[in-house]
Amino acid sequence: MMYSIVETLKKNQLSITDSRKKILELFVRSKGALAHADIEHESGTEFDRVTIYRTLQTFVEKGIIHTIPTADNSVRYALCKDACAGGHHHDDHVHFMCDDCGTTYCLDNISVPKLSLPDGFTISQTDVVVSGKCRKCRS
Amino acid sequence: MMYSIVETLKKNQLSITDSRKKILELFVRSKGALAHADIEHESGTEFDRVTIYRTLQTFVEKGIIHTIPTADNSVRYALCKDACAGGHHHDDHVHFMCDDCGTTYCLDNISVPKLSLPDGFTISQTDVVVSGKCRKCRS
DNA sequence: TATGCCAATGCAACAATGTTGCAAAATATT
DNA sequence: AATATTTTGCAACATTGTTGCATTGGCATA
Ligand SMILES: [Mn+2]
Ligand SMILES: [Mn+2]
Ligand SMILES: [Zn+2]
Ligand SMILES: [Zn+2]
Repeated sequence: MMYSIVETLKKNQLSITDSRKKILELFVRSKGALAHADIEHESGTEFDRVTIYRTLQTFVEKGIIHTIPTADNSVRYALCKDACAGGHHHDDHVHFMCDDCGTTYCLDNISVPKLSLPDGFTISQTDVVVSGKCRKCRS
Repeated sequence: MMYSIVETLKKNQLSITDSRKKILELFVRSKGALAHADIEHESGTEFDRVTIYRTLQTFVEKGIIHTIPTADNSVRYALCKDACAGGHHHDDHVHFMCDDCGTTYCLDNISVPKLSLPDGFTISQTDVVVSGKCRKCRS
């Protein structure tokens, strides 16, 4: 199970730049999801805020990371699986956000349930976000 | 099926003010969920932005309205059912947001499915938000 | 109905988050 | 190495949300 930063960038026809390498590396090393602010902190003053915004946007478009809806309406990002290449996302798993520590997990093994909706509604995407206490924070 | 604005405010021990009456009335009349900006538009320059924020916050605390997580991380609010009084929310229904018109619906009849999570995770809340096309927007 | 207390509002100031245009710098292509 | 293309940093701006404080208005009580 290894992840090659440069390979991923090349595979997605992105030029290899410092910011892209460093930011993608952060995601690979990180356990949970990252918010824009996390990245800004971790990388110090190395990159401009705008660059981080644009890099995240590019990664989402390419299917390298996906956004995670959260109960508190903050924006978080996490690595996609291989299946998401080419701008098409297939992250049909449940997300969990800890009420205590705020860590956001991709529960890759828990897939989102199929729902039947009232007549006239067509489904393009289903997001399930669970809140509660994570392993570390239950006391 | 009628909804008394003043009754609701009294029941929740809130003093009857213009902003509270008008904003609650907007929710009662509205089909879908409302964002802060919607309310700001609808009510013109009648109320200060800050008043709207504080009113929404109060309504959420009292269990008069609930927030809706959306895939695009914008904050929306919708009326609660009676069961939510006293600050305890029981809005265990699925939410739907139309990709075209942006209207956000409470699907009160579709309840969120029970999930089993990995060991160590405890669930306090489950949010399901579905995107797609609504009745009006399917072509 | 008038008095007075307390809660709610408006205003100003600020913080956080996100977007855009453009020149300079870095990367890719030849 | 020279050139063409992309990406970056900066500045300026827009939007969203928060806080403190003086003023206003609602409500209870007399
Ligand atoms: Mn995920
Ligand atoms: Mn709802
Ligand atoms: Zn935790
Ligand atoms: Zn629609």
